[in-house]
Amino acid sequence: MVKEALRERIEAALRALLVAAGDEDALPEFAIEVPRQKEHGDFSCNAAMLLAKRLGRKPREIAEELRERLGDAGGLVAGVEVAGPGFLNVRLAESGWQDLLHDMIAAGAHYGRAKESGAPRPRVQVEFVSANPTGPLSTGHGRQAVLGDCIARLLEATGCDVTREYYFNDGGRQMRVLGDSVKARYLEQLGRAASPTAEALADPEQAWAEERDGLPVVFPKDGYQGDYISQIAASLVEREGESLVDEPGEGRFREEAQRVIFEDIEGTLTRIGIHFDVYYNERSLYDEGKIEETIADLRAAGLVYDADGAVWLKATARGLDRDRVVVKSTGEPTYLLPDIAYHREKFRRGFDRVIDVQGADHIEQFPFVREAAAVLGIDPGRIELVMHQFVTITSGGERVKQSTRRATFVTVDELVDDVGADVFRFFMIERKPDGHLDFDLDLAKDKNWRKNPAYYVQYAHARTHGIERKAREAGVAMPRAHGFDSGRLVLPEEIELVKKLATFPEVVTRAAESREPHHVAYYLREVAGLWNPYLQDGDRHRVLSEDEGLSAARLGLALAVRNVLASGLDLLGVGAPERM
RNA sequence: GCCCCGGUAGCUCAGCGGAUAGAGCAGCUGCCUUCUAAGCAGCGGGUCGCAGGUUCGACUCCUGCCCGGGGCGCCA
Repeated sequence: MVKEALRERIEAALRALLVAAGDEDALPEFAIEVPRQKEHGDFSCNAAMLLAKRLGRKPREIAEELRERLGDAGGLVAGVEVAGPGFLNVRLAESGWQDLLHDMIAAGAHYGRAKESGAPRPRVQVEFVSANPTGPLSTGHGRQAVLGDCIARLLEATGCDVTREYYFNDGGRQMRVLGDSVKARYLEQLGRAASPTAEALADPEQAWAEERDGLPVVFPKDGYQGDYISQIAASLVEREGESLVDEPGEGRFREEAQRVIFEDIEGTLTRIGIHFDVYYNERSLYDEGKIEETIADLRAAGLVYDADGAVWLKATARGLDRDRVVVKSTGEPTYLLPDIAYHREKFRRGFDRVIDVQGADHIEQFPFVREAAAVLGIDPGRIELVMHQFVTITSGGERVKQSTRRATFVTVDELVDDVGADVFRFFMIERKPDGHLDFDLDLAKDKNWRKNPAYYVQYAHARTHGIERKAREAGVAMPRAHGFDSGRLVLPEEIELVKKLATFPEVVTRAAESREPHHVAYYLREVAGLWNPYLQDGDRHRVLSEDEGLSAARLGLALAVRNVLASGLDLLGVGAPERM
């Protein structure tokens, strides 16, 4: 808000300068930023340097003229300096910062978020998790779940109408193997089959048609080995006895496994505060003829051809490095074809923009979907990919080994059992999506608020309530938004806090536009990093003192800090407790 | 071999083409005993993987190379 006002003033000065020079071209895209060094003022502007070549003048000379034309910018500015190669360093009047505090408190939970404008909000779909129901959610899914949900929250905060969607496939080979795995355990538990040896399980290439102790081994190649499979089998033994011995794996066994596992996944998601608006089943695309339609349209557009008994997507015609099979020679589509049909349906359903959140192992697929969609008449610029890298877990300075095949991976549920949903979410969102995430289990388990960054931020928030409780005990009321004299906040650490709070709207905008929620987490650490020491150093500035006016001003500051911390934590889906 | 992502302090990581590259933890020094649980102040610590290029200006953009992770199926 301050920055925008300043930008308008500088633009006006710039325009005047250009007109005086007889230059009618557009204004340069100059930047206004908060300098790293405090001596460089509150904001610095690089406009003069950008114009040096165009006007054939020295940048410092242009900056000097800009400075004169800017004046005091209607009382907003306390001082402007020309510095370095031609920067315009602007120092704002202290009262400007103090006034801002009242506005922040008055805006309440809306501070930093898009205003209700009445204009139609863009409809955005965020698709994430989308794990097929073959097992519990792993840490990689967990990261994706938190990332997708935070992006959705940020988009909502910046004025979008968001749909959270989970795409899954309960048919296909994967699910047959799942059913067969459950049946194998079922037969084992009934004493009708032998359990495969550990060596055999470790090597999916090994033959399964072996026998042990006179019993056949029926465990499928690449079968699912987790304990949860045995548990599902055990419940079937208990409820159905031996009646399912002749049932095929892909019948009741698959159905039961899918039901139980999906319930488990939804339960896990609920635990970490994630709710989907739509669960979209790939199978419905078949049932509604969308697959047929898509292949026909691709064919009509000349983007598919037949070879080797299969149908290929002519991706090389769209600049990709190879073609891909969309219908196997068996007549069964590959994963790619329904994915294309699915994306087309997304836009038919009215979304203006579609965001796919996917793990790094999945991204190879994306260009094919995008190009096929483009051929089907969809603007590829409206399909967006947010890719994230994997998660490793560190404990005792060592990496915890994970293997999907042997089902020794750490599940989201186990982590949440250990550290709680809030810490889990905070740690999962702290890193930028396209970097590896090292989940430090020891630090996450540490209850010390000074060490654990999630608690550090939450505690900074709780402390504002602690102060309020203290104030109430002393019979002091919390001030209203404009009911205190912010001019009493003159200490450098107080002004610094206000300045930091003032940048919250920019942080939200940037995090939303870049689809990088970690900016919010970092920002919250910075706010807490100012607020916690401020309170700790109570000798120099107690919030509650004999001086009523000063107490009110500092309580106002506490309210603004609370506002921003609560709002930021909400954007991350992390709780903001009133006491800890 | 090709494609994607990383490489920044001892460790984990921020860094929106700008000025003297930052935070937390760890280490060192001094002070202090809390509006909630060892805090506060300070110090040391860097060839921003390497080499070119673009630019008034590059950790940031481009090209090549090195290292690490992932992906390159008629799997999903």
